[in-house]
Parts: sequence; C-alpha cells; structure tokens
Amino acid sequence: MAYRQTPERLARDQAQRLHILQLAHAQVVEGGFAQLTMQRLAKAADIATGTLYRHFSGKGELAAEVFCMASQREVDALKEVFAAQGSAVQRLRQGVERFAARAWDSRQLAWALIAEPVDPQVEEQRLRYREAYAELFAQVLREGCAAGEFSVQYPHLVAACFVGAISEVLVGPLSPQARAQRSEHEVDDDLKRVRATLVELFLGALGAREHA
Amino acid sequence: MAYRQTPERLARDQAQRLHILQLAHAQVVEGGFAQLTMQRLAKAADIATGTLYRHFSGKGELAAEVFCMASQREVDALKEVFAAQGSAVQRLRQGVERFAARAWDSRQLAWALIAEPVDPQVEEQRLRYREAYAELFAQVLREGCAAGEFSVQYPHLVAACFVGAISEVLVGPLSPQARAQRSEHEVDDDLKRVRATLVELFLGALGAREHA
DNA sequence: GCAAGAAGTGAATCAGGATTCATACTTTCA
DNA sequence: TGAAAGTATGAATCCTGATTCACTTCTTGC
Repeated sequence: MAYRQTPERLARDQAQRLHILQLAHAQVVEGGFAQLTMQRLAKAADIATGTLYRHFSGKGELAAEVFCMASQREVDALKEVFAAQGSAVQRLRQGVERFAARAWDSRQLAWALIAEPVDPQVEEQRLRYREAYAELFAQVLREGCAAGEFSVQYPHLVAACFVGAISEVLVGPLSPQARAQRSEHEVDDDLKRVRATLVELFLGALGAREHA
Repeated sequence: MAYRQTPERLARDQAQRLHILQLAHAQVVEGGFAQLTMQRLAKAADIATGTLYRHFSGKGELAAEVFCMASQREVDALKEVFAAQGSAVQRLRQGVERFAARAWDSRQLAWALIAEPVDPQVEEQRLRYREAYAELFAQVLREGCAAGEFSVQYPHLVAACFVGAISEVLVGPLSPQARAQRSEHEVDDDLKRVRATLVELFLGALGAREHA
C-alpha cells in the first residue's frame, strides 16, 4: 500500500497545483503566453516536465486555467464596482475607469488577456470572458433603463460595443511595440485621455452626458 | 546565358506570384489563416513547395501579404464611402453600415482579418490596418467637428473606440463557433440589430442622434 | 525492513509544418 | 547542338515545444 488519499496528501497536491498556476501566471505577467512553456515552467517550479502532467492534462488546459484565473479577477473587480451604490451612469463610469486603470497597471498581463495571439483553448476562454464582461455591462445598462436614466434597445449589443471600445483603445498603447516607444510619462497622459474619451463616449451614447 | 529578365518573363513571374496570392486568399476565405499552409498552397497552385520561396521569403511574408491585400480592399471600400457627399454624420453612418455588411457577407474572411489568432508578422499588419481604419474614422470625425456638426476632443481615440466596438460586436456572431449554432435567418436579424446598435451608439455619442 | 503502489524524473520521442537543397528540367545563345 | 545559367521539384531536414514512459525515489502498512 502506499500514498493513500489522506486529506493532507490531497491538500499538498492542491497546493502544488496552485503553486504551478501561480508560477505560470507569473510567466504570463512577465512575457505573455508566449513565455509560458512547459519546460520553462517546470524549471521555475523546480520539478520535472512530466510532473506537470500529473496536474494538467496538457498545456492547453494549463494555459486556459491561467487565463481564467487572471480574467476572473478582473471580472470580480468589475462586478464589485458595478455592485456599489449609485446611479447606473455613475457605476458605468467608475467601471470603465477601474477597468482602464487596472489594465494600465499591468500592461503585459492586460495585453495577454485582451489581445495576445493565443492557442485555441485559451482563445475559447477569452471569448467566454469577453462575454462575461459584456454581461456585466449589460446588466448595468438594464438597470439604468429600468431606472429611467437612459434608454437602450439592445443592452447586450451595446455592452459588447463597450467592451470592444475599451479593448481597442487600450490595446494600441498596451501592445509591446507601442510600449517600447513611449515614455512612462506619455503613457500616463495616454491613460488620462483614454479614460476621458471612454467615459465621454459611453455616457454620450446613452444621452447621459450631463449626469456624469 | 539564360533566362534573361525580358519583360514577358517578369510579367509571367508577377502573374504567378499574383496567382499564388489569390489562391492563398482563397484558402483564408475558406478556412482562415489556419488553413493556409505551404504544402496545401503549393498543391493548390500545382507547383512545388520550394517554388513558393522564389516569390516569398517565407510563410510570414506571404501570409502578411494576403492579409494586406484583403484589408486594403476593406480600407478602400470604407474610404470610398467616407469620400462621398454628405454630412460627416451621414457618412459615418454609411461607413458603419457598409463595414458591417461587408463583414457579414464574408464572415470567415472577416473573422480571419479581425480576430483569428495569427502569427506575429500578420498580427503586425493587423495592428497597422486597425490603425488605418481608425484614421479614416478620425478624419471624418475631424471634418464633422470642423463643420460644427459635433465636437470631439480626441478624434483619434474616439475613432479607435469605434473600430473596437465594430469589431467586437461583429466578432461574437462571426466566430466559427457562433456560426455553427445559429441559422441563416437568425444571423440576418443579428446583422440588423448590430447595425442599428452601432449607428445609434456612434451618433448618440456624438450628440448627433437626430441628424441621422 | 520490505513489498506494493504512488509520485517524480527528464531524456527521448513525437508532431506538424516550414524550410532547404541536390537534382532535374528549361531557356538562351554562340 | 551544347554549355551556361535560371527555374522547378519534393523528399529530406530542421525547428520548436509538447508529450511520453521506463526508471528512480518516495510513502505506507505490515
């Protein structure tokens, strides 16, 4: 007999799995998904490549999980903002600002989540999460409609537009190439303008410019 | 001596190169860039793989060129719409509608151009072209400002938002997965709603709802 | 202490395309 | 016609990582 499923063992397993995920996450934060290879990860975790496969069926699963962890954090942050007190318009504005600020804070990660070319299993999660962001926005839009703050015919589509607009306007400046060219200072200015533009655009679109 | 650079020879060369590009384009139209492999392309063109390398330094260059050809066509179409007579608001509306309609017409291609994971050389062109679309929108925005139709502080950023919104709202329904699930009829309805949403959103954002 | 079964190892293998290159074919022109 | 030089061929090779698996090292219960 050997190695039974004692709670401690299970816990240790979980812990190692988590540790691997954290290291993988760190790789992505540092250099995007391109940086995430099984050998490198194994080395970072100080285990053999084969051991990775005791925790994950393959690279796709692992990468997808890393993606989900990171994205879920963003979704939760946004959810929190949207759950706060205040009019839909106010919350929308704060949501956008928070989103942009977070992306700016960890550009490489934001870029990896939003725009880096990734393999299909990860891309699938990306679609899911974009959907999730959109759903959050859509919910606030519906609340705003219900409260008579503004009127939107297809909240879900408008929400998708918002998500797209945010992504696009961030991706340019976030992309590794762009970052290589601009100074920190310029980049901060960019953030301010981007936030202002997004807020103005969204509230304007809702015919709620003045509430802001 | 042999095979001098007679005009006919050059022309034949050009013709073959073009033919290859057209076939490559066809591959992409059919199955995205994933479908574009050197062996498959060579077979389609009925030449040896090695011969491809007489025309292109490598796959990246070839794929990038295909991407550019296809994108340039879209840019030109949009440019044409924007160059037409009419107020900025009218042209903007028509630009959006045209863009969406074209994407809908060739979904697989649109998806490949907008959202398919592609290799870095192609991704680079994608950024350039997104920039190009944005620049077209920005120009119209500036004209509208100049004409006093509306006022926008950072036309370029707003333009980027437009491009992002259009892409995002199209990508969902355009993605191969989504397409597998919905009927033609549903998809047509989607297009109508998407166009309506985009137009309303953009004109609303510009405070130009009523001009429409 | 030891046998049985888990877990860990990492060099070897595999996969799937891109790329090369020795060889064969064409064209040109003296 | 044949030597020279460009062009085409496509099987073989290379590349880059993911994945495997025979073997070693643990852990446990007796």
